[in-house]
Amino acid sequence: MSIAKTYNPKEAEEKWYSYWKANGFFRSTPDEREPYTIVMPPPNVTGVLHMGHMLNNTIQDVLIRRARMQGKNACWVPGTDHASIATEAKVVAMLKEQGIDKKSLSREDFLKHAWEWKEKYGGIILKQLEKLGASCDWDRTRFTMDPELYQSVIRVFVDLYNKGLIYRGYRMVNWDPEAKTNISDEEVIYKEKNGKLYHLKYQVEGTDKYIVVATTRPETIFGDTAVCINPNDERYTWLKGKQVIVPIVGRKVNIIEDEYVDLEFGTGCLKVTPAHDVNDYELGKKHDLEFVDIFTDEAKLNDNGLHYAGMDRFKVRKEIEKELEEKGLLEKVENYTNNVGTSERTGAVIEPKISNQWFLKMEDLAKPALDNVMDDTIKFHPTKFKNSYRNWMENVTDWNISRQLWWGHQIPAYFYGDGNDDFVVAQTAEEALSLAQQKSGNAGLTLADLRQDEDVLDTWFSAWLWPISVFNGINEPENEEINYYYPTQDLVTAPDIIFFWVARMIVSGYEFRGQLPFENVYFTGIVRDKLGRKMSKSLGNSPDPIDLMNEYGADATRMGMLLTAPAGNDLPFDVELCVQGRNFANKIWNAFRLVKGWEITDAPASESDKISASWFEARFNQALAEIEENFKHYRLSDALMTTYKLVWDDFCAWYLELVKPAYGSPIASETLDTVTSFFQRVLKLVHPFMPFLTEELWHDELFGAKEEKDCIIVAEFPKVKAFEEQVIKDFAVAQQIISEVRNIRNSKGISPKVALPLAINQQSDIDLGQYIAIITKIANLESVTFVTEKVAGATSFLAGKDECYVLLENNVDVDAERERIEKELDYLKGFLVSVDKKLSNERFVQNAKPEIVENEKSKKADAETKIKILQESLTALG
RNA sequence: GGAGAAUUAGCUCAGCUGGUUCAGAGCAUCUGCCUUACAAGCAGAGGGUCACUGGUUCGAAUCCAGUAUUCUCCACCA
Repeated sequence: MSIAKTYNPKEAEEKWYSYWKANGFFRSTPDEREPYTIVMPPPNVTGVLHMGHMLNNTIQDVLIRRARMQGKNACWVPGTDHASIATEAKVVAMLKEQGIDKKSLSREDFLKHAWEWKEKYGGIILKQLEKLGASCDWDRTRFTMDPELYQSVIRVFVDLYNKGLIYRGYRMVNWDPEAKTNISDEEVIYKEKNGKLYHLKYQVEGTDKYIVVATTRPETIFGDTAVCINPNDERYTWLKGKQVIVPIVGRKVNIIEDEYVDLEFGTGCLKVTPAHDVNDYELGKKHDLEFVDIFTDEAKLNDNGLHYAGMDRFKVRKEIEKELEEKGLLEKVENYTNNVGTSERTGAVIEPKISNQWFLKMEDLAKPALDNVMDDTIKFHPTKFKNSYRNWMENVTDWNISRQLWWGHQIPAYFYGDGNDDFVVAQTAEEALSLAQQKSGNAGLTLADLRQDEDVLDTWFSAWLWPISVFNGINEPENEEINYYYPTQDLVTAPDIIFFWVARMIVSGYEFRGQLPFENVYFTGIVRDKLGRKMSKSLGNSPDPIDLMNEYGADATRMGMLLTAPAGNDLPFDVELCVQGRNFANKIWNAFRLVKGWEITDAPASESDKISASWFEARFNQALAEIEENFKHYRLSDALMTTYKLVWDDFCAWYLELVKPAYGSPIASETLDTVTSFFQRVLKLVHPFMPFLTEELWHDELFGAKEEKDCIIVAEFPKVKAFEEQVIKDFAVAQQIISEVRNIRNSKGISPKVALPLAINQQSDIDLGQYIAIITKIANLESVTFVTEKVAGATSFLAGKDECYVLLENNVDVDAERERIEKELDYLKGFLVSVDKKLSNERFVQNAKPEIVENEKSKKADAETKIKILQESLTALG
């Protein structure tokens, strides 16, 4: 029998993933066990796996696997988001390629195409998640537009409307001319752009004077309905009450006064375009100005744009500069950088625009959501995100929830007349009809008279219900599932959607369930490249996680993601991390190969085997306690590192070397049992991080015959047990002796094959005798003797308080030896001085805690002992 | 403009309520080894005024103030 020298991930991954699935290990149904629930942040239905998903879902899988092994009823709900604007944009683009214009389609036909697209490309990402080992309950896969979830959204809308929290308003919104919809403030990304500041001349009516107005958007002069000055601006006192003429347009507009105008900026004169600027809009309302809309939905000039009608806004900007120049109305043009709002989804420059939209009042809803995060009922990891959460929640504005799109949940408002208020809100058209009949007093209305609002709801208006709606808790608030799984335990997500999503889920949790949606929120970092740049398609700096998994294996890639991912920190990703993961997988694989190759004998376990076992037992529990502590604080990379070191250093480098039989010799069956039992426990610790490798090894006959369902994925995770710290401390002295001997070999160029004699002059009260066999074996010693006097002509070292001597033929370098001892003496004396200084300081002795003073005293005694030993050695050297 | 966070070894980060000479880990580097589990490995080593300046304290990487640099979020002035 020969076992491959390196671990081959590919085979194991396919085999075990389907095995787990076939055996239903991912499935969860309510039972008497404690639930542990995670709802997956639903990726866009048309998305493909990127590094962010890889990180996010690896973390969730680690958490869910651990919980499952701890005997909880682990339920990880996967799903996808319909991603209204993003998906619709893709479908529109796809149709365009086929020569189909969205405008030429009916809503119904368009949706048919969209659903086809969804069926074809939707869920690719979920398939990809399987590759990384995601142990989701796939039977629970949800889509935000599934009938149940669709129904939930509609129900919630009606409910909030009836509570008076949803209203329809004619407001200024952020218009995305490319997607031809409005978007919420959160979806506007401000980017610094190089533009120009145009200084335009407005003639003062009835005079030949001009005033100069600075603007970055000269094309908006068609919408100017006032020019505003600061009432305290003495430069312009003469202007008060006058009118000016808008260039090209020829419109006479009033000079208005408002302290909003910054005296310092530009010329101190502000052109006011109430229909196309947020601040001007406010001014317009305040001063009762006319609102002149000058753009079409595609941000081309409309008829108000006179001879520019039909031309794109940016083209107009260029053209109008020429015209103004020609007419002598352009004083100057300066280069200017300013922040321009762009659409998160399409990147198009946002055009402020006034239109009828639906809003959700947030102020009251936000209150419980804010309080329960601030008092840690819901815990954020790391806590620093509480700050920005509070900031946002305290200044929350009404949520614009309508979108001028077709792909999504259509707003359940039905119009029955032409007036702005001639509508009713209801779950079905039938209900709407009877409401409409009542409201209008017209019993003759029929379904045909109703027109449902064309708009759909913001994607986040369905996503915010996710932890509830996946269990159908909106439609059936008392069903068994929602009562069992809700509130969920952990949410793992990126901090950039804290407002879009996390905050709103908390709001909806308290509003619709009266309690928190999850107990903990783990904010992952943002995956960056080595140069610290965000990974993105356009930069081409993002590795494809699928490629990484093909090259290094899923386990190694998972580990690579986690190694550098403390919560909330950005994650500078480097493929070297996957290499480290691969090496680790290989290390475990080879430990297995080693143990697997041992022959067995019936002879009883040796004393040193037992000593080694009791040491590893203690060390294992010590590490496990650390791991638990790390998990408790959601320090996953630390938990992984502790596991890594336990396996590599303690299990492989120490324990296996200790019990490893000499070449050609068999191992005591008793010892082998201990080894395999440790090995299995170690595999369990590793499993949440590296599920495939551990499952593969688990089933080897080395670890005993297994029933079909006896898999590590459902094996019991080790529990923390008390351990003897003294065992670990004592053993550390043996480890130090071994390490010192190796060091001597290294520095003197002595081969590890040459056995050396060691003498120990013991001063400590440790039972060193028990370690003789171990030290002899690992350090390759010829003999170990205990002496009570200095050994002349030997190379010495201190292990704790015990002085050790290695007698080397032809290798006595007295000078080097003296130098070494003197160096150590210097160090110890310095140490002693600092300790003495403290102890002789009365204020220290008085003020410091007693145990700290005690500690200092024992440090002093320790140092004095060591100094004495070293000084004697020095004398002995002559 | 407002708010928050960070600055510790070449890199990425630990270091919790001041107290072991507290300066750590992993990776990378260097030296020596193909030792019969693993060169994807083994053994060993080097490497840091804890950003700077003050202050509080018996005692500061740790607490406070200021300075510098970086990052994030929010707002967005034409």
